[in-house]
Amino acid sequence: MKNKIIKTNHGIVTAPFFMPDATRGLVKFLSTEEVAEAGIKALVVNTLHLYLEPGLAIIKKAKGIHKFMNWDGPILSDSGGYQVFSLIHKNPKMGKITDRGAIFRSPSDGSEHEITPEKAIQIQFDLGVDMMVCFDDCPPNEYSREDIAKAVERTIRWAKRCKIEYLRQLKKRKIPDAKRPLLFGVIQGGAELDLRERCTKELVKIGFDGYGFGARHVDKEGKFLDKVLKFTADLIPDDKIKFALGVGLPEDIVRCYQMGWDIFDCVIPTREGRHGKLFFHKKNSPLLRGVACRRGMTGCVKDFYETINIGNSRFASDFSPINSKSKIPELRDHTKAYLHHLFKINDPLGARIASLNNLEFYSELMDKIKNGLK
RNA sequence: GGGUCGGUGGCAGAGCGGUCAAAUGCCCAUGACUGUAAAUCAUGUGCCUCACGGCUACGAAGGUUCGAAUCCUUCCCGGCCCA
Repeated sequence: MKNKIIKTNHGIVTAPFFMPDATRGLVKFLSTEEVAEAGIKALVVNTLHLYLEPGLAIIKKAKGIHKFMNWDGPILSDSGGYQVFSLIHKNPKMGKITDRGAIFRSPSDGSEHEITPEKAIQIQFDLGVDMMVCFDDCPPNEYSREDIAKAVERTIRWAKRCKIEYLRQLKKRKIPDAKRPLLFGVIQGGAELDLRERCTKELVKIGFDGYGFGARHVDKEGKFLDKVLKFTADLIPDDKIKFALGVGLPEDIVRCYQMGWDIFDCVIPTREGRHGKLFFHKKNSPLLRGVACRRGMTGCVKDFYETINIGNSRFASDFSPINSKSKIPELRDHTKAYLHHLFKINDPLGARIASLNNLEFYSELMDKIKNGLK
């Protein structure tokens, strides 16, 4: 399996790579310098969140999202499809989805907004990102087959509109081909293979730089949808970027990589870090030794990493370094007992250090699988 | 010295005759988190028992009552007010 090279307006990155979610223009609790220090190459921001706050006027004045958040590497913007729909599915009062687009209320002030496929693309151009994502209809996998099928058709229609708007914006903004941002379609279809197939084929007809796996990749019980992920990855042309949106746990990333998925984003390292869970490579990790697990990583997932909850009382007087092997001085020089203390008194420094640790773990994980699982 | 209000679980603080092992919040313990409106959320938290159930508890000691954290008496401790 060849590792793809992705050229963007803000640098070249080699897949596979992991992008932390900087949804609102930041990786929570971290500065962009710290994110880079953890080995992160690219970030994901969210169209919708940035559109609401601080709003496009500010971002335009700042001359784009890169300058605004002081991140010079590649940035991918998620379209906001997932957010609008999870908002509405959680609470139907929060909005309405029609063929035209989605009308929703801002959770922060209740104000009403509409986002259409065209508008989502316009916003992403205004943000000035390197990779953008089509606005999609993203129902939960538990919905009926009929509902999922409807969402697939709508996602396809919307993808066409996104592509048209994308081409229109390129022309209007006089962006040369070499400078154009990449555009990704999103494949829906829940756990129904034939729907995934239909969606993929239709999106490929429209033509995108990459294709994302939409909706969740695990079922209600958190069980990984192996078949669906593999099936879908195989349908996407190999010269296109395969984006596993929202993936995931370390073992899920490894599995997806083996299936052919190239790029990943997830809240896990940062959110769980904020909640006190730290990820570490295991001493005899097959990944650290550069050895691939022949049966697929699923068979030896438990062998390659471990987590701790730093809030557990057993760390109150554990004076070992947080991570003696880290490249980040703070993680080598601070003890677990100190980090435990920071969490106990709920100081943001704890969330920061834990996020840093987990991002470094994810970066190293990506390097290991890049080198070890070819 | 006189008056007055109060003393409840690790802390704060409800309860003011039975449905009270005692609200609620915090602390504490454990868990969850997968295209982030989650620095969040869930569960547990007197003791014994797998459980049914039992035991000990609302400052202390007595008392009233079928029954008291809740009423009465005395004592101890604290706040405030008056001398």
